[in-house]
Amino acid sequence: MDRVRSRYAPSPTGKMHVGNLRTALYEFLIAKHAGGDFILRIEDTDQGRLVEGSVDIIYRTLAEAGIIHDEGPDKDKGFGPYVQSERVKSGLYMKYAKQLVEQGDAYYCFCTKERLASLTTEAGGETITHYDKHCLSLSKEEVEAKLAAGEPFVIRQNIPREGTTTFTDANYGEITIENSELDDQILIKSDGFPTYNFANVIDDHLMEISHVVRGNEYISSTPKYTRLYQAFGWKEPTYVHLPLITNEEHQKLSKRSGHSSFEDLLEQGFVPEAIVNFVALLGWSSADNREILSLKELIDEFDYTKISKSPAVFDMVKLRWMNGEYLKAMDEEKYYKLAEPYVRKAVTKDYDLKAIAMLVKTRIETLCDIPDMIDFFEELPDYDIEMYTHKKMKTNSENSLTALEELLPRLEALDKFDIDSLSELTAAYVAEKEIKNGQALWPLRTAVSGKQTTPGGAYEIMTIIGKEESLKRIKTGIEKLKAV
RNA sequence: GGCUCCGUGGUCAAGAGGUUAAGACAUCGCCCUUUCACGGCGGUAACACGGGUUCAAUUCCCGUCGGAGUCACCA
Repeated sequence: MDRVRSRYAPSPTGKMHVGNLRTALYEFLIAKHAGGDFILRIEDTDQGRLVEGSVDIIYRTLAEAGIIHDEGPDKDKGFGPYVQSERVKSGLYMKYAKQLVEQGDAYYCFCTKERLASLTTEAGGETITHYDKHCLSLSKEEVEAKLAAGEPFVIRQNIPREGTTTFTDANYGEITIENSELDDQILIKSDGFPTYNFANVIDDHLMEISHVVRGNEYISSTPKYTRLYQAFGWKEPTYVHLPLITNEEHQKLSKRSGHSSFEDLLEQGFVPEAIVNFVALLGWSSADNREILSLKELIDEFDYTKISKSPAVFDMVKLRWMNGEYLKAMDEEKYYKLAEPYVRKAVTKDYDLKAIAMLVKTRIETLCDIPDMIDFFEELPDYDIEMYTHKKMKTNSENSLTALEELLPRLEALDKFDIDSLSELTAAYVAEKEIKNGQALWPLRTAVSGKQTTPGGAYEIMTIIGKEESLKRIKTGIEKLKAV
């Protein structure tokens, strides 16, 4: 059996889309599961669409996601260069294209944009161009003459009008398409660069790629690949087409979806591990149905023959849940490192920020949830005294006022302001007055937080804001309650 | 529109010719609890439709319908 070699071949045209991230992940998992190689190849054949900095984004995203390549532009293992614009320089693609021309599997085309434009038809609101093989009839001499005259040209694949082409996909099985559906696609563009489709075939062969994983949207162009492989007499790789990832409206994820790229997701407070885990489960599930899986576990369990065929909706709600699971399970140090900047967004005072962060650890789903949850530490909000009334706690304005007033001097007298002391103090008070815990604690928490709900209870909040601030807030509460 | 693919709860997703059709998210309820969360327990909720094949079809075949993708000197 040949060595498993998979490749991720992105175009550096911007941020890394989650669909591409999943493709890269699956490529990586297939290779690593089989102990093979995962290759990164940059497909920058469309010079017009290049976006500055995209290659860095690709490197960074892959690194953050833990999808480590064995070979790539920065790690040449003898199959380089791994950047197509660099490969173009050697004339490699042109050489293969000419071979096809020699064989009659491709031909020069000198048609102008204008002529091409006259070939379009309308269908379902789309403009469709189907080339009419006009230049195929050019004689060898005519071609030579035009070439010699320096006329701009492209090289097109010559696909017969008759017959069918069949390829096999590991996921979808055998797929047959009428050749008449296939356009004589351009192999070499007028700028001398190969098209993605052509460069792909050449490079996958040269780099000995065994598994080609890509989105479902490539299925219709795959027969063109097959014909190319057949023309060259090369063995086709195993194709693994993936079901589409869609938005809630069941349409292909677009840039506008808000969750289209890995970077967007990080900005929204998601952690890489959760994103990777979630994306892995879009179109695949483990044999034992576990859902929280580390990258290592994914490598062990991934089986590409069990990939789903139907599209998957990118469910933000479930991603949020999963992210929360990762946050909860994360060790304190790592968590705090991530959470600290978000805590600082809401709290500038000299409080124990780590304690605050730990308070929200089990309560947040994304890091962005943090600031809103802890803003009351910074400043006591102007709250309504209605909040002192709580049916279940059996509290109201009157008994809350009493509790606060009676608790205040006791708290003032307390020198150690920690959770144990506070809890002891309250327990003693509650026992003495024969009231419910809540009748002391609800007013207290309300007074020190000014919020209906808070992460942590009265003790935690009080120890964090300290004695002085606690007493101040309690006094404010008393005043508020007296004011009516 | 042609072609291709897809069709199990709202979402992800097991399953498979005979099952009480898993599980997770979401949702609802209960418990725990100083609030909220966490956690625990339980509930509601699905095989698109119509024909076949078969003793038996959600599962296999065909058709219908629905959805999506694709039809570039973009990938």
